[in-house]
Amino acid sequence: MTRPRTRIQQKNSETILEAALEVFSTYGFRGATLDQIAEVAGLSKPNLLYYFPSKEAMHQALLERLLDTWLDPLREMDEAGDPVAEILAYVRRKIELSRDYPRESRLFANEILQGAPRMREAIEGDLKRLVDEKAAVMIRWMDQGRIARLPPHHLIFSVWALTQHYADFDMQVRAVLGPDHDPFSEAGDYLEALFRKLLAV
Amino acid sequence: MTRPRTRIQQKNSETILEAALEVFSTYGFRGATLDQIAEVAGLSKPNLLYYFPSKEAMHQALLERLLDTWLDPLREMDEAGDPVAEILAYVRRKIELSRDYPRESRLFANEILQGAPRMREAIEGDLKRLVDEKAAVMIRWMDQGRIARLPPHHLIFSVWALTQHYADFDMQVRAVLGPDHDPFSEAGDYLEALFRKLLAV
DNA sequence: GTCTATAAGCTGATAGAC
DNA sequence: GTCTATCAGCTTATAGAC
Repeated sequence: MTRPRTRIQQKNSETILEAALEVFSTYGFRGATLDQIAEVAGLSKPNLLYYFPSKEAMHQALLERLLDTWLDPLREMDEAGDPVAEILAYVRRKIELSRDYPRESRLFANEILQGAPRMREAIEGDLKRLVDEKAAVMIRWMDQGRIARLPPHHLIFSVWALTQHYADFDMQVRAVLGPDHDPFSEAGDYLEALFRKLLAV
Repeated sequence: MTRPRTRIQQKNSETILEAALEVFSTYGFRGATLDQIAEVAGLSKPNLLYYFPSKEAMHQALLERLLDTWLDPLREMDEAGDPVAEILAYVRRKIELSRDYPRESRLFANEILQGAPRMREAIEGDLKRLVDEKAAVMIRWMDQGRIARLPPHHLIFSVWALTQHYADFDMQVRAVLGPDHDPFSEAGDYLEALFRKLLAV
């Protein structure tokens, strides 16, 4: 149900996607069951299938809205701005995504871990195009001597790895840090220091 | 079957664990099926269950051997050595693990993503203890002014995040880089440069 | 729109022949 | 040790009453 018409349809579709996100992000597509999603949503299983034609369709709906959310922070990186400030702002937005949308991060991680069977096109298309474009921006910044010369694709991978780690491995991070820690706030400070040093010419 | 006695038992147990690793690392515990494992192993499903009492037992056997492999590189970090060299050697060993044992990395990632239901004790026990111990070593290095002052736990998280990313998100890394790239070799050089800059006093 | 009932196929595990 | 046959329970999806 891509475009629900009534308010009740809108609301139920949202409830279902919210529950589906919870379950798919934890167990992956294959490991998730409609029973679990129905229980989390507080709806009957046939009712789920009244709003979405299949389990696949629920997952697909989640993935479709995911990619844009996921790439927006990188899209906002502006060649006209100050290079270090732009990259640090990108890192900050990504850490905020990890903090505020950890389930989306884990849904994405699950999909890539499995070899992206339902996202391959988007990865090889939109995502690659955007990364190549922003890598070119970074190369120009390096040519102008405004940030250190580094392989731009790997620089972008670092931002992804370091920020998404705090969402995807949240359980481990909290277990290792122990209580009385705010992982995301500490990560924000630490990653700002890391990228400042890394980018300094 | 923790201790197989005959050669044929030994060999079949290994074949099964090898196949189980392949399937569990891709689909997670819940998403993997004995049918898949049996097909990859080239054995019948009842034969799998002759060697291991249950699906759980296969997964457990994989996790048990995993943690040691996973922590060994950090264990080898020696307080008596040169701090920067020791940390760079740690990063190098971790990148080699990602290159040579990507399925083990993904098995671990799957387990943590799901909240570590079958590994919680090891994470909160052995793993946390080792990390705390090595964090203390790093603090002493920092106190001696031999590396930059940074939050040691987050420094270790960075090593994990940056190195494991190349195994866990391999599909995405290769899609973005395109052909004619050796992700692990490039990552080795890049991460050495990154940590040199980060640790410089 | 939502429910109960149920179909059809899959999944983990066992029985028993060889 | 390995196989075929099979069970009980689960899982996705549909039918049809309300």
